[in-house]
Amino acid sequence: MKISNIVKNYKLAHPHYIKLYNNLKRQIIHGIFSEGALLPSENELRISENVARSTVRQALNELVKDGYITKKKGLGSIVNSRVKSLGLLSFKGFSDVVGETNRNVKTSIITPPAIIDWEQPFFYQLNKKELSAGCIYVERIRFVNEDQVMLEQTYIPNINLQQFCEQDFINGSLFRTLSITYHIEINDLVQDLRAIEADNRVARYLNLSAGAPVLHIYRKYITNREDLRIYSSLFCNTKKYAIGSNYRHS
Amino acid sequence: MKISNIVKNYKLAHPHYIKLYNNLKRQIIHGIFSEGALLPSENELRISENVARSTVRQALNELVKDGYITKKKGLGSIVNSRVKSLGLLSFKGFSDVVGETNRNVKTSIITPPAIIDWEQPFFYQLNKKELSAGCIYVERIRFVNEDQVMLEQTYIPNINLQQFCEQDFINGSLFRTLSITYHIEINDLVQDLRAIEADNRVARYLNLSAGAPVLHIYRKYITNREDLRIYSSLFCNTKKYAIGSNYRHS
DNA sequence: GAGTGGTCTAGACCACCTG
DNA sequence: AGGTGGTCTAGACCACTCG
Repeated sequence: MKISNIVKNYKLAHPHYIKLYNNLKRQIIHGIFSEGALLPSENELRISENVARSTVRQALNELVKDGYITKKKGLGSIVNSRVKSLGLLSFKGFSDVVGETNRNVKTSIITPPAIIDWEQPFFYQLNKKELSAGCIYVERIRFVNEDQVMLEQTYIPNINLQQFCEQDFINGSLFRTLSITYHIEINDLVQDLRAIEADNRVARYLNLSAGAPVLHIYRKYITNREDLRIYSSLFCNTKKYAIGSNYRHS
Repeated sequence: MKISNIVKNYKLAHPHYIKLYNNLKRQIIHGIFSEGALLPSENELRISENVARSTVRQALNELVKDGYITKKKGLGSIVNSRVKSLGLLSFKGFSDVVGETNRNVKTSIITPPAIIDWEQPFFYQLNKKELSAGCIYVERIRFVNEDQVMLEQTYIPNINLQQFCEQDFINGSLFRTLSITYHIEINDLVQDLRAIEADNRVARYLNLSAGAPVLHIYRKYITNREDLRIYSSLFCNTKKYAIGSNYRHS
């Protein structure tokens, strides 16, 4: 029990509920509280953290807001299976993009992660730190039921990502690897959508004829690391599978 | 002052904070608290509603969550200019769709609201009530800086929408009219995106050549009326203006 | 300095779920 | 019946904004 909690001394860098929120979030991300499990009850946390119950509730409500847990009256706080999509063309798992999940989804890597120079000009404005750090580039194709549906080019500034190019992705997922190995979480997404004609290369990879309409998306992912943004350029074959997106409001 | 508040009697249909939330929301929507204005302070609401301050705060935090107000420490609760986009290709105001707001945006109605039979098959599954009610159909073109950027076809089941076809839209906005006149709010959105080739009609309205790539979007809007869904089919000319979308997390 | 929202305490009763 | 989260009270000190 900390004296700082007895004395009314909560003018610290972060309020207590934020600390508790971060503690619980970290334990969820690292699997210490596993999917579907119950968090300690509000009463237990109140005692172990030596705070009022409303402070515990504030922390838990932040976790609900961020999609880490679901609260059930009379039961407890349940750890969600994954952080929910932020609502748009899910960027946590590709399988969500095509809507239903019972489809056979595969990914094949065309260009394994490697450090390259940034393309100039780049499709979003880069800052000096990003430019000088260099760029990790990956190019992948996504399949649904043996059909090529998406060509994905990802650009990551090489900032504090030791051994990124030397390892395999966890479960084949880039974003899962970033989350677990580097504690990088996606907080926000900016994107621009266009309908364009496929050039020869894109057409070949997506099994289309050159000039066929293709949905093109530029993306900028904002992460919990102040200086780290991740960029993607996506080409989607929407002939057979539309790009679905549904937002769940509150 | 109600006796029911003195006695601990909060097992009513809706908890007090929800009632207060709804009251304030209604007053914001109807312009009784206008854009940029300050709501009564938490302390004033505590007294006028005869509740604890934490109950007031709960109501206000819901309004923040829904984008109706912004709280500023030391200042107060400020009414937002509009309900924020739910994150994707804003469906509250078209001007958000093209990103910046300082562009010259216009709308022209091709087919004024009129009752028609539903197209069969329709692009989303309709239920019996929708089918038997008939359909209000509107077709509009959106301009940005004199360029045609979007052809929008909207389908609304004719359920409790008296005189809808006889009136003009408030500020030219369909959704604003639905909100103010009929108290219909959009809660959720499902959509499917495709890149297609423009047919002759679409090409003509969007000032493109036939066969040019066009971004096509089917939309289903979920509203606060249990039985009312609104449907749209959008054709976007993305030659000059990409469809922007940014999600603001938490 | 007066007022605002942010954080927090130490209680209470309620509706709900599970054994 | 006992425990859970949901709602609520009546206080308190804090950091911030404004006149």
